[in-house]
Amino acid sequence: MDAFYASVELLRYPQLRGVPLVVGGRRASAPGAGSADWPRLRDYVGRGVATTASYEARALGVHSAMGLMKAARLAPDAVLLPADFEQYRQQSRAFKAALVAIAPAMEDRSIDEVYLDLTAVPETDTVRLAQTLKDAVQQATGLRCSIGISPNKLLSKIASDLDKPDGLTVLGMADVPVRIWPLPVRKLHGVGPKAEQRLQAIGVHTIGALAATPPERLQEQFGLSYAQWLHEAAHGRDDRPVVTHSEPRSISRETTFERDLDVHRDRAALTDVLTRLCEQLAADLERKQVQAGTIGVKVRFADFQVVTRDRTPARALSSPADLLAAARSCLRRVTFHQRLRLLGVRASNLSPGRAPGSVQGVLA
DNA sequence: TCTGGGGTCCTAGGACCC
DNA sequence: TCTGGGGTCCTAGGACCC
Repeated sequence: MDAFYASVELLRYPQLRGVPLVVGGRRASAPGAGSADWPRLRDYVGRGVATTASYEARALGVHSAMGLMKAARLAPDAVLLPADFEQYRQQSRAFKAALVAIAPAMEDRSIDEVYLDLTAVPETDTVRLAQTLKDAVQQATGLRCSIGISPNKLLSKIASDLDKPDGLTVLGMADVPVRIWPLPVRKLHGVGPKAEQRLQAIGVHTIGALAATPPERLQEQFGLSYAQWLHEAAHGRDDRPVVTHSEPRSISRETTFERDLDVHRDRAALTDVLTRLCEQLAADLERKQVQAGTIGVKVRFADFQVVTRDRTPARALSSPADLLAAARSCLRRVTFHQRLRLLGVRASNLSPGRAPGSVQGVLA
């Protein structure tokens, strides 16, 4: 989906069309100077990042994951709306239902992205099929999307990005040298900032240069398995299937404090936060009907260093009180050498939980 | 006035078992 | 005195993605 959260907001507030719009920040934006009808980026105070920027905001240099204070310097007049995930989830369900009605083999990647296996879809005219999919999404939601069609997921992902917004790109393997090789390595889904940096350090900037790099050279840098993947990816090869069903592996809740907290002086506040996180996590587990085999905590210190501690108790947990007790025992193993910026709780090693309202032990 | 929140997957070492 | 090979599970950290 194109600028998904911002586009959903524009459905609600069509009067904001054409105005730079940023979604992000905390729920209560700081009150405006008094004259403005909409909360503006310049009035935002506090920690937070842009979750989505509309194309008008992107033109001013604002991108997702950018700190809002920095974004405010670039686009002070941009409208800033807090994220409304309920709304986005609803539109997400709507566009996915429209797609799956046409192409049933769907892999759900995220709130705004799917892979479709089109192999068995009757329509054989690729462009006509892509247009049908785009029309279905717009019919269902009023939103535009970008589609990439190719022989595999890796290329389709890149293709979907080549013509945004409202894009439609079809690629075959024969197009790889001309369309893919000139692109920066970062366009490969799986090459992030670290790998990009290391590739640049050995003089590899484009996917084409990566394709031309001897695999042994890559292996020196990255180890066998990542080197092999890089080599295959640079040639546009990817044999991963479209996975139509998967179970969640972990569920977590975390929060960044408005100001860094001291373990001793802010003890009460930290206890409140931890309790609330465990309550939220317990509710998430209940909703998903799972129990936590392993529970863990995450702490981010003022200098951004992150530590995690986790524990696998003898039996799976699900109640807020049990989660809290387990989280506390994990936290006892952390050395607090500086102030805390973030605290999080995570459930993993998930197993099917008991049905709501059932009494534990009745069937045992 | 830097830098959210929710995920997945991989690696590596150690405990433990046969 | 020297010291296997194979396996699983747990923990911690890190890269990456949306």
